[in-house]
Amino acid sequence: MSDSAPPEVILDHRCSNCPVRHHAICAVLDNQSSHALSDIMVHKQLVPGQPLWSDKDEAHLFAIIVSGTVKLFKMLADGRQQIVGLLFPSDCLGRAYSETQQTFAEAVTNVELCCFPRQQFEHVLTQHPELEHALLEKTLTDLDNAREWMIALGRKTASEKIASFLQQMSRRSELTRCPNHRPTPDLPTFVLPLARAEIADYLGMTMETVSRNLTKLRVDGVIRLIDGQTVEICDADRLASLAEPQ
Amino acid sequence: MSDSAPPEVILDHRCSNCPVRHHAICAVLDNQSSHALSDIMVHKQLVPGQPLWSDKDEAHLFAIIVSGTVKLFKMLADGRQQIVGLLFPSDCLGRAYSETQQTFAEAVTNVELCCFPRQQFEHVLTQHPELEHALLEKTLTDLDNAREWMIALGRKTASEKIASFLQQMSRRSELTRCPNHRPTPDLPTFVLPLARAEIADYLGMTMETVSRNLTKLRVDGVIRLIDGQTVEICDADRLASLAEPQ
DNA sequence: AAAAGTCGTTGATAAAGATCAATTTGCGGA
DNA sequence: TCCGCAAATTGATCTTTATCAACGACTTTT
Repeated sequence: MSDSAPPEVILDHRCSNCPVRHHAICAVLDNQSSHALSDIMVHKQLVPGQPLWSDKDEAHLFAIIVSGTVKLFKMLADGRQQIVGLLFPSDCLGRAYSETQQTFAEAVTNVELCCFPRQQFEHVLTQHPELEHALLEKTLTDLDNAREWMIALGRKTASEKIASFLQQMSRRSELTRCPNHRPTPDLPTFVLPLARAEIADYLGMTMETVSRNLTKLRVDGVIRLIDGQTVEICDADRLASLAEPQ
Repeated sequence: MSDSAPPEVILDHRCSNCPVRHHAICAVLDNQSSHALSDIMVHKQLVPGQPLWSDKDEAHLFAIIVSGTVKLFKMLADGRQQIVGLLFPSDCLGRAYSETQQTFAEAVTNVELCCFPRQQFEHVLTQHPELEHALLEKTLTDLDNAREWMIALGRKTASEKIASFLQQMSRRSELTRCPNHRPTPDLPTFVLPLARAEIADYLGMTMETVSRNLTKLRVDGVIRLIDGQTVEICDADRLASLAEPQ
C-alpha cells in the first residue's frame, strides 16, 4: 500500500543531509541563508491516510515533502471527491499568503515532511527574493500541470485518462529512480501510490471504470500488473498513442 | 457577441490613465518604478476570435488585459478543445519564465492589451521583488481557481456545471460593474462573453447539452435569457443550490 | 429582398460510463 | 493455517450525455 520506507525516527535533520536538498525550492538559498529556514524547521512523519488539514482550515503550515506522496483534494457536500494535486518528494505543500487551505490534504503513503510555520516561512520569503522566485517558478509549473490535467478531465475518454495517468506516473517514477542504479534492458516499472478508488477520484470517474480499463490494457499487452499496485509498461509507444490519439 | 467597446484608437496610454491601474499587478510599483514598465510597454487591440498564440509557440509576450475577455485553451490532435482559463481586465496574460506557451490564447471579445516583451518584463521582475511578489499572489489565485474548476470538470453533472458557470460569470460581472452606477433593486444581469460552443469547451461537454440545460433553468424560472447572451439571475439561491447540492 | 451563413434550439437515438450486485483476491491477525 | 475484512474485479442493467439530424432565428452578402 506504500512505496516509502516505514516511519523510522530519523535523527539527523540537517539540511546538508536532506535527500531533496537539490530539488526543492530551498536549494536556491546559500548555506548562510538556509539557516533562516532550518531555524524554524520541524520534521513530521505521517502514516497512510493520515489527514493534514481540511478545506476550511486555517493555513498554519507550509512544508516541503521529503519522502512519500500527499494528495490534495476537494469535496462536494454529498461526498463526491476530486483529487486536484498529487505531491511528491521536493514538492511544496501548503498555500503561502492565504489564511485558508481551500483543499483537503492527506498522506497517501508514509510521508516525511520538513515543516515551517506559514507566517514565519512567509517572513523568510520576503527577506529572500531568490526563494520567492523559486516558489513562483514552482507555482507556475503547478499551474501548467493543473491545466494539462483539465483537458484530461474535460475532454478525454476513460481509456485515454487511464493511459495518460500511467504515463504520468511512469514519468514521475523515472525522476525518483536512482540514475546510476538502473538495470538497463528491463521495462519501466513503478508502484502506483494510489488505490483504485483514489485513481478514480483523480481521473473523475468510478473505481469500476478504472479497474475495467486497467484490465483492458493488461489483456491487450500494453501493461503488466505484477501485483495490484506494481505496473510494468510493456509498450510505451502504444500507451502514448492511447493517451493522445493521432 | 462582444461586451467591450468597439476597437477605437486610444491615444493616451499613460499608466495614470489606465482603467485597471489599481487592480493589476503593476499597482504595487510606485510612480518612479512604474517607468521601468511603461518604458517597454506597447498597446495592442484585438478583435473577437483573433488568435494570440498557439501551444507550441515561443513565449515572447507578457501582457495585462485592459479590457475584454481572452480564453486560454488546449487542444487534442483530433480537435477536441478545453478552455483552461478565462482572463478578464487586470489579469495577466502570458507565461513568465518559460520559453513556450503551452496553451492557445485567443480574444473572445474586443480586447485591449498592455504588452511587454517577456524577457524585458522578467528583467523588471527581478529588479522589483514587490512586482514579483504580486505576480506570485496572482499565480497562486489562478492555481486556486484552476483547482476549483477541476472538481467541476471531474465530478459535477451537466446541470451543476452550468449553474456553477453562471454563478461564476455573475460574480465576475459584479466586479466589473461600476459600483456607484447600480440601479439597486433589479436582479443581477450580465452578458455571457462566450458563445454556446465555447461554454461547452469550458465545461467539458457539448453545445447541445449546454443549450438544453440553459433552457431548463429558464423554464424553471431560475434565469431569464434576455437575448441569447444576456442572462438575468432570477433566483440566486436556487442557482447556488443547483451549483453545489446540499 | 432573396440567399447563404452562422448560431442556437430541439428531437431521436446511440454509446459511454455509472450504478447495483456478486464474486474473487490479497492480507493481517487469531 | 484459517478466518475475516477490505480492495479489486467482473457482470448486468440503467442513466446521462454524446451524436446525428432537422429546423428556426438572425446576420451578412449580393
